[in-house]
Amino acid sequence: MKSMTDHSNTRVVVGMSGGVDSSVVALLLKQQGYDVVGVFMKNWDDTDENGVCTATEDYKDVAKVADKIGIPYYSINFEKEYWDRVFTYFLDEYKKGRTPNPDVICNKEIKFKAFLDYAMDLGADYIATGHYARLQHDEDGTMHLLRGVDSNKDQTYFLSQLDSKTLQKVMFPLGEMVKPDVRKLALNAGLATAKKKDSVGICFIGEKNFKEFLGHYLPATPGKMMTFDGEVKGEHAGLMYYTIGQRRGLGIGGDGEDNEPWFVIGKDLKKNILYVGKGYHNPHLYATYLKASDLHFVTNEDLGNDFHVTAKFRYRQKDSGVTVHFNDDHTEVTVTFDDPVRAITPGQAVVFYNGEECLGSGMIDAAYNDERVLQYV
RNA sequence: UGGGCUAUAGCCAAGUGGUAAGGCAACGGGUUUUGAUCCCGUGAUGCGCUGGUUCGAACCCAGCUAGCCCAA
Repeated sequence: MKSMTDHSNTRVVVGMSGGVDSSVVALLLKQQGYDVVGVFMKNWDDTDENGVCTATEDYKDVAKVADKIGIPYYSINFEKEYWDRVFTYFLDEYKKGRTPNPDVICNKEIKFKAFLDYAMDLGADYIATGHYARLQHDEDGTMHLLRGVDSNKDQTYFLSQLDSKTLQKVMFPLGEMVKPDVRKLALNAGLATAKKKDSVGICFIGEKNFKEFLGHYLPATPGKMMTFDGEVKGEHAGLMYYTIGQRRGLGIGGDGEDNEPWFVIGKDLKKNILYVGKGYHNPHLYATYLKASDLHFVTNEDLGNDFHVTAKFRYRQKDSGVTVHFNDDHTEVTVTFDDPVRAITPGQAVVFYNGEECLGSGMIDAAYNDERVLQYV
């Protein structure tokens, strides 16, 4: 199904990770007649003692796919940029006891900034990535970000801090597609990455042990693990290793009452205490509103000072109805929930949606249950 | 040094003569561009120790050990 339009003068630089999704993006654009260039981004050096580096392996896959499709390909190193703009943020957040979301920042600072600039220097008209998200433009060129059709893979959560101006130079060819179909296309085209397992997790940590990894960069201070009633339940390895609502890794067993599992319900940075509570539905995990800053919206549309939309507080969580209220200078929002929400975690993004459209997001600073601050005592 | 009670996997805990439930933790896997949540799977040839009764005992009996409680 070739397009009738002649795209041969439109150059698209595809960010190729060495996975199936971006491979298929390159394939589709090439089939549509675009002037396609594949570029592999190296953001982290994870070369191990044996000289093995996943980035090198991934680049080999990019090469195979590019050769198969018949497009030129390059590699660009953004280790410095990634370290300065993403990794330092990542560590700073952990130092503050928060749970950062490096992928949101990586998209904002690297993939859709450093990489975009680089692509433009290569004479690109657009860049394209394998994200599951859709774009729609108004008459005046304003770009709207829409959820991917495959609701199971929708990645607008991670793209929520991009703006319309940036998105004008972006293409998401997989936005209308469903993952299984992407696999089929790759298979039919004989792409080397067709059966490659989806990559998950924070890219730079790879297969290493998370605690060990973080311990290399930040000092861990063990301390007490206790309930809000003051009962000591055990020791924690360092507050940074835990996130709100977390269950595994606490090592607390049955208590002879109901044997409900234990969850992290709060942290006290000053006293270095990790608060734990029993039961998935522990009331201390439920918040009625939150405050967020570092706000970014895709368009300049005036939403008013108060508006009702839906929101996600973690990736792949189902939407919740919320009312957003801006403070006076619009640097902070108070987000009130229609119904209490479990495990709101500072450092994560609160992403706003109006139906299919992703409006933007902010970074969660604190959660509250009525007037009581949760989690940070 | 009198009396009573308890002793089952890391933690709780069913089971009272017929061949070891369950939960929590831990571990493994699945889902997932946040190592979180969620879902699935895995545990004792053995029930404090030593003998005894019995076709057969974690369950009955005796002794021992440990802990708890009440008396002194």
